[in-house]
Amino acid sequence: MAHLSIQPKPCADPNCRGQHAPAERVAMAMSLCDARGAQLTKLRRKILELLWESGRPTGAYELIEALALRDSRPVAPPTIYRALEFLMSQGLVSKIESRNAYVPCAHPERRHDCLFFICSTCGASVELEDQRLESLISEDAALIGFRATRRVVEVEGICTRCVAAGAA
Amino acid sequence: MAHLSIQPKPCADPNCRGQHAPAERVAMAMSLCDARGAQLTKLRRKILELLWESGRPTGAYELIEALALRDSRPVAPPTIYRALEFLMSQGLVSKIESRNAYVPCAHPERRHDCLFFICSTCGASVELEDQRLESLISEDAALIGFRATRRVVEVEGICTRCVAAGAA
DNA sequence: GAAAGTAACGTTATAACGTTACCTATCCAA
DNA sequence: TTGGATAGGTAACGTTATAACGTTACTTTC
Repeated sequence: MAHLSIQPKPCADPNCRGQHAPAERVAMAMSLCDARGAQLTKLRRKILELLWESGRPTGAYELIEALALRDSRPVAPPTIYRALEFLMSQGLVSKIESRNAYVPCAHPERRHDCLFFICSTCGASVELEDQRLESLISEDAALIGFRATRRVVEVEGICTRCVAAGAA
Repeated sequence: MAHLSIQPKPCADPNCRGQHAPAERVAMAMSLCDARGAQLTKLRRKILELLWESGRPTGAYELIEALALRDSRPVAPPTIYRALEFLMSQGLVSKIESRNAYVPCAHPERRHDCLFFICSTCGASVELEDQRLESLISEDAALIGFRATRRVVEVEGICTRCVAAGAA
């Protein structure tokens, strides 16, 4: 993860046209955790910040490398996985199952399942929320008497930028 | 995978109320591959059969063990992964990303993306096809100019049987 | 019918991802 | 002051997947 950029990015929320720098994201997460009585510690903050800086689904071991570079302090796998587990429990991070990688979530304040689009070419991911999709899945679940607890929806393909760049 | 049962199972296709034994599934796969000029070799057949016998998403290394038991001939990981890749390319098998495991597909003759329901309690999975879901995802993809190539939809939860058994 | 090509499979090693078990530090409440 | 709760450190290990290279068997071509 040597190419981490610290640029603001367009907000993934279609209802929010603003830009948010990673630091701002982390600040929002901080106040959210405060309100919940959850401890967003220094380590957890750093990991969340790295994820926002990365701009694409990032593996646990990549995070280990990135932390080592930033802090010159080695962090072992269990530490990372524990922090990721905490961040996921707070809705601050989601796992991209098809990549064994992790992405920060734009809207941890709402409890919801997301739809992810992952570009095969540049690796970037986009998060979307679609209530209709969740309804449809619930409907299908009901059809077979299934009690759903978690929905994983990941779409692989080519993003606009890469299509435009002729990578198609 | 010691508990492999060789019982016929209800067809996953909602339009097909029949039962199909693993051997029958393999026979159907054979004729399909014949028609396509694809080679469903002995090894590939055995792996497909084991998957149909398993009744739940099965890991690559579980398949290695199962083959060793059946054949007393050790098979190395790359061999299994190559076979799985072939089976997936023919639509005969799908990977369950959230489990790092593989399931046989009921309808390889149609090119489609499936919706999987996986029971956290018993591990069984159910395959469903829902054209509306695919349309909705395509619609969302179009919204962001994304060219989709693969859709992963996996729902975790508790299946009817386990709910009934009070595992809820 | 030898030479070259090809598809499938074998073998060894290793990369990449994740967990178990146990220990240490800190902090706050009883 | 102690003791329970929470977070993080460390070593070892388990699981999943692939790279790199070799072999077999069958086919095509001349």
